[in-house]
Amino acid sequence: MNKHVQWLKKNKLKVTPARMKMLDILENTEGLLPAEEIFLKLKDELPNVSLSTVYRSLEQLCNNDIVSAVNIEQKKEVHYELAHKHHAHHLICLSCGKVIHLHDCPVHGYADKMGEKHGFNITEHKLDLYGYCPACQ
Amino acid sequence: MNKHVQWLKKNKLKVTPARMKMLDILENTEGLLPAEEIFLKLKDELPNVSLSTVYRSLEQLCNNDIVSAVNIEQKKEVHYELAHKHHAHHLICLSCGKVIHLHDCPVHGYADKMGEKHGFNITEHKLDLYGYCPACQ
DNA sequence: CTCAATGCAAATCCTTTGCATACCT
DNA sequence: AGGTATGCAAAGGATTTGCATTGAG
Repeated sequence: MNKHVQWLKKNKLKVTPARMKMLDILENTEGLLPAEEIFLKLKDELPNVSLSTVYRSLEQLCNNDIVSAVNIEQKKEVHYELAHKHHAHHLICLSCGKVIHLHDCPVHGYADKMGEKHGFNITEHKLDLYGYCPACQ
Repeated sequence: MNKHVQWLKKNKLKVTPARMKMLDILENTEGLLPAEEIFLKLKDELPNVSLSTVYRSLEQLCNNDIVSAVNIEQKKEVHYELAHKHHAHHLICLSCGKVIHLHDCPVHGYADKMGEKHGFNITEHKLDLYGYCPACQ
C-alpha cells in the first residue's frame, strides 16, 4: 500500500482514481499547479473527469493538509502543491512562472519576536521571493 | 497643495474627486482593504461612483506605485493599501482580519543568498505572518 | 447497502471591458 | 478643445453549488 493511499485512508477519504492520479500529478511536479492545469493533466488519463471534481478533491486534500493552496502574488488563480513540500518557501520567476522550492527559512526567530511584541499567537507564515530566472533575464 | 495631489500630478493622473477620496480612505485605514469595501466607503461621499471606477483607479494607482495590491492567503479578493506603507510586512489575524504593519525585515540577506544560489535576479519579496490577535485568542 | 464522490450544468463571486457621456487641465 | 475618467451594463474567468447518478467500503 503506497504513501498516497495511506494519506487518504488516514483522513477517511475514499481512494478514488481521480484522487490517486491527482496526487501523482502533484508528486511529479516541481512547482505549483493551478486547478485548470491539474484538470488538463488528469483528463489525459481519465477523459471524463470534470473540473468540479478537481476543485472538490483539492478542497478535501487541503482540509486534510495533504495539499496546500498558495496565492501567488500577481496571479488570480490559486495554485496547489503537496503539503509536505510546503514547509519550504518559493522563488518564483515573474516572467515564466517557474517555481523553486527553498528549504531554508530565515523567519522563525523573527516570527516569534513579532508575535511576542504584538501579542499575537502566530501559527504560520508565508515567504516568497520574486524575480527573474536565469533563462528569462 | 497636499501630498495626494502631488502624487497624482507627478504621475500625470488627473485629480478627480474619486481618486482623492480613495486616497483619503486608504490613508485613514490601518490595514488592507478589498475593492468592495473601498467602494462602499467611497459611496458614502460620492453616492454615484461605480465599482468599475474603483477598480480602474486602483489599477492606475498601482501602476504608478501609489497603491499596492496584496494577495492575502486564504482570501480570494485582492486587498489594497498605500504603497508607502508597503515596504513593511504584515501580521494578519486569521480570525478578525486585523493587519499590523511590521517594519523590520529579516529577509534581505536571505533573498540575496538565494538569488545568487539559483541564478535569479530577485526584485521583490513578500513576507506575511498569520495568527490570532490578542482579542481573538 | 450506504454515504461519499462524481459529472454536468447552472449559479456565484470578483474583476474587466465596451461604449457613450462628463470632466479635468 | 482634447483626451482622460466615469457610469452603466454586459462580459469574463475562476470557483462553487444543486441534483441525479455512480462507486468505494
